[in-house]
Amino acid sequence: MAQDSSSNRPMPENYRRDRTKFTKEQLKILIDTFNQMPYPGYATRRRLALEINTEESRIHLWFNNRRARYPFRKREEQKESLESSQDPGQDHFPEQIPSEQVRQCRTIYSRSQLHTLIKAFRNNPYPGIHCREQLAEDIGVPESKVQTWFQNRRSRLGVQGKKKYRMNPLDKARDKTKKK
DNA sequence: CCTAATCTTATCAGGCGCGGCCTGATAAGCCCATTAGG
Repeated sequence: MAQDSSSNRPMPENYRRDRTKFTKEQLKILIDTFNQMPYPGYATRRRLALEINTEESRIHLWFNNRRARYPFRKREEQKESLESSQDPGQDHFPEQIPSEQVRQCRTIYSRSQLHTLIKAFRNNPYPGIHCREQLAEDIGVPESKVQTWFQNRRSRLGVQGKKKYRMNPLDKARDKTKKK
């Protein structure tokens, strides 16, 4: 409040991805899974995604947010309880099957893919959802990979200026044109 | 208001090639990150 929310709010639509709306049934499955397994590996997330007909990246995000909001019990506590009552063969979570793929395969970007990404990054280190999707299509990888790539890149290049979350996209555009 | 989407930062881990670097993937966020859409 007391913000200039009324003055300039053309607010470029689609800067953010459209908000996902999970159905009751989907939520039930997600919550049930979470209660048994708050840290599902990649294979499990994919299976879940298929089961409730959504994308793996949405599942991944949902679990991240859920863990942040419902800190069930921390890993340390899990570890401690494991050590004190040595439970043979029982890992943290029952369904963390060793043979299952836990991490997503590391993406190996080709030279040309990297070239495209770097060029886009120079142009705008904070691409909106449409831009990321276009990039993803151009280089033939999922959008979530593009997002991860930008996050890592910003972090490692120490992109400054957005300490407090991102700035208004309009300001960003203005900033860009001013600079050159 | 609730919560999905986004962000930064720190850390794990695969690939390359043989010690340690580069970088993609993952998790936390602390008086429990911030922002914003329905």
